[in-house]
Amino acid sequence: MTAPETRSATPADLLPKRPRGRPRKTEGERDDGNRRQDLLAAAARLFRHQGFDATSTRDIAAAVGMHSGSPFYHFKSKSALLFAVVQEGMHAAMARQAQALQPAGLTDPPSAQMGRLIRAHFDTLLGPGNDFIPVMLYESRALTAAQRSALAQLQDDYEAAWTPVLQALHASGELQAPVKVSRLLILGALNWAVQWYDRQKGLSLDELTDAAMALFFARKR
Amino acid sequence: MTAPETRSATPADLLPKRPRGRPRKTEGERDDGNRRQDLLAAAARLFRHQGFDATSTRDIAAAVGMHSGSPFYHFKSKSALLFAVVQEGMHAAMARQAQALQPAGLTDPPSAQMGRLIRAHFDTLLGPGNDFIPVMLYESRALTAAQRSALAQLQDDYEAAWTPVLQALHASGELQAPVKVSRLLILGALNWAVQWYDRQKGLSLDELTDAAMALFFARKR
DNA sequence: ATTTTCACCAAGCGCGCGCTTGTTAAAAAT
DNA sequence: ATTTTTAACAAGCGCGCGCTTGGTGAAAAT
Repeated sequence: MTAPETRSATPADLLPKRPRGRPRKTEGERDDGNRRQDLLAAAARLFRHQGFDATSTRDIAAAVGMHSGSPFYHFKSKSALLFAVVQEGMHAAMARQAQALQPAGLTDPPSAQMGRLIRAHFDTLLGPGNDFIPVMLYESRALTAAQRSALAQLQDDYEAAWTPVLQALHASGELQAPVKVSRLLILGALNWAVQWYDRQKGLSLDELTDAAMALFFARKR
Repeated sequence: MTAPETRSATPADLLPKRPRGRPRKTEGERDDGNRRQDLLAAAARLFRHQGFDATSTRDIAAAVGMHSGSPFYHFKSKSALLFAVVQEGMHAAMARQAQALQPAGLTDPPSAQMGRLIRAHFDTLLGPGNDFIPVMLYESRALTAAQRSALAQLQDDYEAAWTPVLQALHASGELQAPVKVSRLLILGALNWAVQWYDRQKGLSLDELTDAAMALFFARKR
């Protein structure tokens, strides 16, 4: 009668019963951090849909088939887990952005660059399984001060890439509002899409990008 | 040795010592709900700056000089208090919107109507002491399902007022993107300003309104 | 063959939370 | 003058939370 956890009704002995000890090294491949990645993905999904405070570390452990204390072997605190989630999200976002701004495309018109920048942003925000950035946008308050300022640095880098493209559009007359406040308003419009966009129905990400371009930028004359 | 609350270090007996019993009726004036309003304002401020989950009912009670159980005389639960906050916010927002769309102004050009609509929205979002709507935008997840659908009704009413004005702007060529998605993107851009706008420095709300108008709508030709 | 390391389980501690219950003093109603 | 109502205090219950500590079996290293 192994009473699991503290409560009596939790069938912890009915868990998948993963093998203990070191993970299998399949053919010399480094299997490192496999469960850690599982924890990150599960935490991101739960943080996004229930919020950071409303998600217990027990929820996260259960989602990957662990017992309640085990996540603390991989992350020293719940807030460190949150930080790892948002950091992972920002790194992926900046990789996707760099791809959109590949040197090959830097010679074509600013409006085309902006289109790719917006499209990449929507991928990062609304793409399938991308819970990391929505978590960053709405749950960063739970980070410590040090974590928050480290995150702010990454965000500044990400947003800085928009400025030269907006300046070019302003110079050509396609953008009529001041560059600085335009960047804030445009990124707000895009980020807010997390609240209402539904991949299943309605617009595709390409159509959404076209609509945003038409809203913000005048056709060249 | 009156030990206050459960803990021993809280100087609850050092509280302002408000008089008990019925509140004073000053000169036949109805003083009704005075403390209730205090609770609402304190809750809105705390919910906004710390989040709903991170704010305890003890925090709220202390902010108005009450003991920890007393707020439950005015609100039957913490979530009922949150709902009262967002409801109050929406009622104020719709009153401000109605003022912006007064019949007197319905004959002037759509772009002027839109300017007033945006300006009113910024007042509601960013005006001094307006914590109610930011709380609604970022803490509604903590509401019950019934409360959330009641809120959704109010939000639909508020957003519906934007559609005819956007249709007029689309017809005149000043708005180049589809009306429906434009409304979503525009409101997103405005709502996001809660995240970055600082009343002390930078733009005034009038300047911000002008920038938004220039970003979204082409000059008529 | 032995030792070390890894990745987890098993159990539970202490704390702060939302909320309840009984009481009380002042004002209002009678 | 008495009764009723209001708006709070005083105390604390039970629960779920983040996190800790000690143990354990399997794989890896020696």
